[in-house]
Amino acid sequence: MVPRSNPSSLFGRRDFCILKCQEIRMTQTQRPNYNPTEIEAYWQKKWEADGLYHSDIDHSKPKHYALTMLPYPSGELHIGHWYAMTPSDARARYKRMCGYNVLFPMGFDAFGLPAENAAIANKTAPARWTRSNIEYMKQQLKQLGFGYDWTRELATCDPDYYRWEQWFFARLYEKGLVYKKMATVNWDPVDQTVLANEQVVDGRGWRSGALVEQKKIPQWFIRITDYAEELLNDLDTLEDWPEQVKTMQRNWIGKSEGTELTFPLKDQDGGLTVYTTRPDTLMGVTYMAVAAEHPLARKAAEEHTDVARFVDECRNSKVAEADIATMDKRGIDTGYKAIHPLTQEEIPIWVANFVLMDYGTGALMAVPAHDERDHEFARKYRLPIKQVIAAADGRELDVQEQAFTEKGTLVSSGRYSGLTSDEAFDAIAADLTGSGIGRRTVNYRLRDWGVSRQRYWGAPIPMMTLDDGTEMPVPDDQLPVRLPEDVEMDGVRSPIKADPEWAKTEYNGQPATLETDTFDTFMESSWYYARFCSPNYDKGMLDPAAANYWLPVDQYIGGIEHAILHLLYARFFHKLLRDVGLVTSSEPFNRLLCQGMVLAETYYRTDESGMTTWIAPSDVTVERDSKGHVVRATHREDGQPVEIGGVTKMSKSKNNGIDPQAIIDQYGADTVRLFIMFAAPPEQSLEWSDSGVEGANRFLKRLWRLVREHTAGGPVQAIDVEKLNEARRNLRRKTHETIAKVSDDISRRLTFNTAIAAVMELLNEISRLDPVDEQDRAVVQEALDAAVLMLSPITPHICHRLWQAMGHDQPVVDARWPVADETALVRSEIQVVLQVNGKVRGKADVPAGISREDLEKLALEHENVTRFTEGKTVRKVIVVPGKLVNVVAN
RNA sequence: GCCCGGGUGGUGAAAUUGGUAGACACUGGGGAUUUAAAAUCCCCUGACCGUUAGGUCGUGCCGGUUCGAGCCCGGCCCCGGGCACCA
Repeated sequence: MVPRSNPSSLFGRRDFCILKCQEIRMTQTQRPNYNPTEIEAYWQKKWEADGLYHSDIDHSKPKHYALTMLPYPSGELHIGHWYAMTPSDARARYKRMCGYNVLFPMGFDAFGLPAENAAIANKTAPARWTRSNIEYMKQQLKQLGFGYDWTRELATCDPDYYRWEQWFFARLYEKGLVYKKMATVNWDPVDQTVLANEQVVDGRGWRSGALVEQKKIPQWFIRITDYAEELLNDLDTLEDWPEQVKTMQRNWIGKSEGTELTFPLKDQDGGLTVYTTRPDTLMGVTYMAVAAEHPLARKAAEEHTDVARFVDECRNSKVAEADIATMDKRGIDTGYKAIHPLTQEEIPIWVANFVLMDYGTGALMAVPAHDERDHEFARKYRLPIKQVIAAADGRELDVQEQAFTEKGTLVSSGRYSGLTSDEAFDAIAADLTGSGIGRRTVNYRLRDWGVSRQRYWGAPIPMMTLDDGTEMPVPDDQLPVRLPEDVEMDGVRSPIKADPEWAKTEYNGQPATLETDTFDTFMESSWYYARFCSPNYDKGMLDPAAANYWLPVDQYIGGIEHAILHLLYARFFHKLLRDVGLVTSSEPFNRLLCQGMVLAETYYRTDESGMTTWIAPSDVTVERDSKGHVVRATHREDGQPVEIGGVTKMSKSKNNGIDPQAIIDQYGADTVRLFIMFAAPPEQSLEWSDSGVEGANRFLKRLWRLVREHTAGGPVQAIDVEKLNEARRNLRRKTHETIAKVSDDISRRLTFNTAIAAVMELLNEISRLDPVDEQDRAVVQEALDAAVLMLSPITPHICHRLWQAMGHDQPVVDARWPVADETALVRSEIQVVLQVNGKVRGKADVPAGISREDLEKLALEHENVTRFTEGKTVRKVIVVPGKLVNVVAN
């Protein structure tokens, strides 16, 4: 989860300097300047000591469960983590101010491949590396002032956590939802080990450099396809999920309705079964294609050496779907023939590298005239292309040149000619069913979830094999199956596979062998949100009372890269939890926000040998011309020019990462939080900008000063609405307009950037009013109170301090969120836009309640309008009440 | 390749339901304050034409719908995410 940076070293850390509270309190009162370092350290310590963010079940309040996708402990916190966590924290604080009982937990997605790699590189154990990273990252998270309930912290590598995952897997096994089958992996023939896709670079193992092969090994699967229909249908209930994510999931599940039919084979028993979504094109079949692993391909390989060679070559292709889809389409004729079920024609059967064994039946009927892929293959191997669908609009088609993939009207299709594609679908499907060679089927693109990994750093799969060959789950009283943590990694074999003793166990006195594969780490991240409700519960996987009080999660925030896999697996797991009786809801996440990535400018130099060196943005000086265009960039050390490489995702390899610690030290957490939230809405990618950070800091200093100047004048009176002059009324209106806008932005739209902009506007208005009497100060007090409250979810430390300075006792996070006063919003005049032929020609201030007729009359007589309508005839006048008038004239 | 997004000034962005394109900031320029600097405050800052008033153009490209399009429709180009063993 949150896979943003590479595993990084443990070095270069600073120790924390905890200041004594009393000393800070003194300096704060004596020195009114904004000093974020002191304020933040003081309040963070106090919040922790007071247990301010601890939450428990409280039926007297509505609950709100806020959650950020849990981070992978890669070494240190980076801006990607801040970017995900800051809006989460702001929302949690906002909800608390609105009177909710808020749960906001944090933990670590601790199993995974990077820990193994780091362990090898640093000659340590994955567990040590991981736990040390967690400790460091936790300190950094605390420094940013996130209001996590740390009493609920969990790490997925803790036996107390994965123990229940193992227990749950056994329940799924009992329910028949777990099975074992052969499945393909990347095999490194030199290291004799399974490689992750990431470990295959240009078709070769990343350490050995050997050509990777496909290999089939037995693996455990969970029947997610049993839930395909529900996973698809329930997307419709997720009203507060981004449409984009739901669409991606729908496409991933990929429900299609089609026909399965069997072509008899010439001179052979049995038949070739295919699945097609386009039975209407059946008369256009000119060849068949099977996957290299298909039994028919294997059989042909035994008989023909060239087929055998081709099938063998296919084993060298990568397993990833993207690689299969983009590689050259190649194939070979098996020499076998199928018989067309309707025409009795002989059809050649080919082996093709683009046919997926895992989808449908591993074989397809090719209709090159009406399918792009089949067309490309047919052209390459000069196979016939036969048109059987004509365009519905009757236009001429040349299917020899290009496939026509739309639906249309059947031609050259015997008795089906003249039918539309949809009619033919039904007719052909019915005929195939009638003659017993086919049937209508529903097919899903979704495949069952293979959870076996041949790696060490994961939760052991709790299965064992008895001496008589019986496979069974490890009994509950022997759980957890513990992963040994004090191990040495050799980079090739998992320590639990290398140690012959580890797997030895027994069952009722009978010797047994433990499974040495571990779970896919998506298993742990599929239910952590539920465990957070009762993280220390030791009588079961979940405490039902806690789970059903807090679940589902009300607001879930994380990267868009998790739109399909993690979110689909977690939805699946939740339904499994429900069906085992542990939760009552059907979906885990009510509302979802998916975020963009963090980007930064890159700079580089290329030396004579062509080696590119990436230079950190902090080491580069950028010169601009008077228009702000970048003229050149130079290295700070030698003053020589560097190349500008464009804006890309922050990464170690491009050396454009930002060190969070240095920025917090310089400006404080509030400034960083404000910058992150102001730079862009959270769905968009975030572009780092040093000057933007300075701007955020400037704004906070300005807020600090305005409050200090105001409070220096002592206590204020209550506002007397009757006595307000126009300037005061205007500021009050601005205050309440801002409250309405910010509330909507934070609660409904999640656009913190526009919320902050609105508060900035309010502050600009406050600065413009020069308070001369007590009523002025009363209106300013109201405006500043509102500004501090509204900014407090985003910049909690400074606002906490200023809220006290404004004369309030309770922590700002327990203050009530302001509510807009409708009476303050009333306007007597509004501005309308006057257009002629859609172009803005003038503006007019009119009474707020002006009638449509009066507005039209006013527009037609307005000097700026008549200037452009003179000599023309007015054809039409469009009036949008309260907004604009458009006069159409020619 | 397939699925899903995105493209608006020098820069980050705003425009919420088809109705004033560029709010709010950053950068840059000018000014005030200061012995000086920092900090702070004020003014200008899409392009072009124009002394002003004002005008013309402008939201990746081409076309369409509409009184009116950044927003809707069709066709492209470019960038990003995912593609099942990175998390």
